[in-house]
Amino acid sequence: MKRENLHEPFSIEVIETLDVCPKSGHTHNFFELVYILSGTGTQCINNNTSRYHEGHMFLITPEDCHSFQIETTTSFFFLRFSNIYLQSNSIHTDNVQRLEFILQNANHQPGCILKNQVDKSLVHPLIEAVIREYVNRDCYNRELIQHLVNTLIVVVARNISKYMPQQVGEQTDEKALDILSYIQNNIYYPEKIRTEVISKEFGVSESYLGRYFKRQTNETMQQYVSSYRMKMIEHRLLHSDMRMGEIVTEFGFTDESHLNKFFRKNKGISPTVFRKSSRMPV
DNA sequence: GGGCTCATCGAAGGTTAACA
DNA sequence: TGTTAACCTTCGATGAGCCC
Repeated sequence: MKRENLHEPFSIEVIETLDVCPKSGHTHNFFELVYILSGTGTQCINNNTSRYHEGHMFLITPEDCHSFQIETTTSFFFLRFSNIYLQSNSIHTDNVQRLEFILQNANHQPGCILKNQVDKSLVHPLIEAVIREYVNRDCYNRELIQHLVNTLIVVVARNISKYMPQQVGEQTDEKALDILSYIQNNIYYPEKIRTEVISKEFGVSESYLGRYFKRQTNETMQQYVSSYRMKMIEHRLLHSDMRMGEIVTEFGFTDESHLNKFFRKNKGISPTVFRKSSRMPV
C-alpha cells in the first residue's frame, strides 16, 4: 500500500472536476481534511464506506487507509497538516496536546465530521477564503491562510470533541459535559481531577458527584479517567519518541513502575512491548 | 434531585531489586 | 541507565442506606 509523506507544516490542494479517483487505498504520516466542493460518490476509511456529497468534510488521521469512489464529477479541497504543525505553537490554544488528541482520536470512521449546523455554515466561507488567498497570492496571503487554516482545525476539533465520548448520550446534562470537558482539560494534573476538587469546581457534594457522573455517563469517574488517560498514553507511545520517564512526568505518575502497572492492567502488556509490537512493520 | 455518613475496595504511592 | 516486577501501605472513590 502506498504511503504519503508531508514535507512542510501544512499544504493546501484543490482538485477540480475529477471523474476518476487517481489514488487507490493509501495512508499518510499526516492529518488530511477533505472538503467536498461539489459532486457525489463514496468514501472509504479503514474498510468502512459512506456516501459523500457537496459540503461534506472528512478527517483522515495518520495511519488511516482511505480512498474515494467518484460517482458524479467531484471537486475536492485538501488541507494537510502534521503533528509538528499542531505542536509548533502555530495554533494559539492553551491546550495543544488536547487538540492533538481530539484529532488523533476522531472515530476513524467515514462520514461527515461536521455535526454542528452553525459550524457547517462557517466552514464553507472559510474554505472559500483559503482558496481565494491561495489562488490570488496577494501580500500577506501566507499569514492570512495560516490563520484561516488554524480556525478550520479548531472548528473541526470542536465538532469531534463535542460528539467524541461514546458514554455521552442525548440525555446527558450540560453539567456532565462540562465535567467531562474539565477532566479532559486537566488529564495531565491528577490533583485537579480528584473528586474533592471537581465537586468544588461544579458546586456538588463529593458523595453526590460520583453517583451523578455514573448516572449521566454509565461509567464511574475512575473508569472514565483511566480510559481517557490510557488513550493518551497509547497515542504518546505510538506517535512520539518520548521516553517512559517523560510520559511518566507528563501524566503525573510517581515513577515508571506505576505507569507500567497502570498500562499492563488496562492493556495486558507493558508499554514497551505495546510500542514495539505496534511499530513492527507488517 | 440532592445531601450526609460510613464501610469496603481498589488504585496509587513508596521502596527495593533484578535484569538488559 | 532504562525498564519491569513485587510487596506493603495509604487514602480516595464508590455504593448502600437514609433523609429532606
